[in-house]
Amino acid sequence: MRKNQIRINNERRILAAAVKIFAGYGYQGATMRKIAEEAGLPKANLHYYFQTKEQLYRQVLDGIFKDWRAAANTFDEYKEPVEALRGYIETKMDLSRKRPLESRIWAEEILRGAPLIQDQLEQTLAAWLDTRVKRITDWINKGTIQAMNPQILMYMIWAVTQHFADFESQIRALNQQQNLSDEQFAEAKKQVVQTILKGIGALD
Amino acid sequence: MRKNQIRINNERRILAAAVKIFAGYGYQGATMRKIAEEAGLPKANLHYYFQTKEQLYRQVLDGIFKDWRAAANTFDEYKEPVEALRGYIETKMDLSRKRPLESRIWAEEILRGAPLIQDQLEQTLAAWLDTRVKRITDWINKGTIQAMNPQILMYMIWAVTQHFADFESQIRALNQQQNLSDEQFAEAKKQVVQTILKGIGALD
DNA sequence: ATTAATCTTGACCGTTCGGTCAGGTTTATT
DNA sequence: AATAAACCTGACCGAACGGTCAAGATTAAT
Repeated sequence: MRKNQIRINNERRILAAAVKIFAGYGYQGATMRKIAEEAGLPKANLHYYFQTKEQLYRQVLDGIFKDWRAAANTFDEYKEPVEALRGYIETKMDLSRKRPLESRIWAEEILRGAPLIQDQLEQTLAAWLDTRVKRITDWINKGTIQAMNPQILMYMIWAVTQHFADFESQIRALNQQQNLSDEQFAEAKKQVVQTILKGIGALD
Repeated sequence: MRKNQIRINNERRILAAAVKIFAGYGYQGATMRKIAEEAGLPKANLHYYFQTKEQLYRQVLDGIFKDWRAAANTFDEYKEPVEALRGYIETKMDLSRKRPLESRIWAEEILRGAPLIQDQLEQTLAAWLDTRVKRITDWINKGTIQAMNPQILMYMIWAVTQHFADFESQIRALNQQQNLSDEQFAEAKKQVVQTILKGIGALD
């Protein structure tokens, strides 16, 4: 084994367990005991790798934010609104499908007033949003899409795409107690793209 | 004072405090001590009116569900899709604006897997959704709006309208650390209605 | 082979949690 | 005025929390 292979392995195990427990119980409801049990390690061992519960939680949030930024780049891969927005919406939908736990942790953090990620929101996210607002404004000025507030468009996209992760238990309750199948999810993705693109006058 | 005026007053005070604290800290993060302090009553007094924390929480959720059902009726006040959907979306937006705390409590409950409200979701909400799906299907069959999955349309409406309450702290961070003004919120409401109605082919 | 560094863990600690209760006070009933 | 019912509350309880620590086990470096 390489030098810090043990550390690398254990930190990964603990972080994976932490994601599950934080998503399932919230920050306050999650306990170091539950995370330790999920990871299959004694509780004291968690504190060896992560000094405090808050520090562990921060690292979980950092990982989520990193994923979010990767997905956000999709927005810039295409020049025209239809392709750019379709790509971005689809990527966000896929992220909700593949990583619902992370989405729920993020949502709970914001629900509670974003006590630990306010800086990231005000700095990184705000800057990212600003440049995309400018791109959308360009589209509007060129007449490719209709006049609107680009910021509100982004809120709508975030709201809808993340809803499929954050409100999964409600959707399940309304779908004969079954999670959306791959086919149902694909249909939802298509309809979300279609409705938003058409709604801003980029289609038809 | 009438017979149980004291009880009525105190229960109302405690419930109002509970809404604030549950919304601000989540179910687990909220403590009976904080709620008592917010209500200006000794903690033991809370347990006189509500035996347990869970029972108090359940009553809060019941109140929220009652509000939700009242708003839901708007859907049936008009016959045609444009008016019915506009009315419903606007009512939901107004509810998010006027009662964001309640929306956040509801969201957190669903985020955690809806442990206490699954019955309401599977019974009342599912039944409500079913009949509205039928109405939307009628509109589709008449050609008033384009073909789509009505259920997904409802998810989109819920997602967007509730986003303005649930993600208020994120929106604030992206709006120069200011909550949306009345003017900004009115603009958002208008754009949400416009985008969705146009997106399903009910406008233009 | 020896030493140093890293990792592991059961037992323990102070604090805070939801909840209880006995005994006193206030309000309603007669 | 007397009795009953409802309301109030400081002090307390066992349980669970995040976190600590000393002592031992394992791994890496020499």
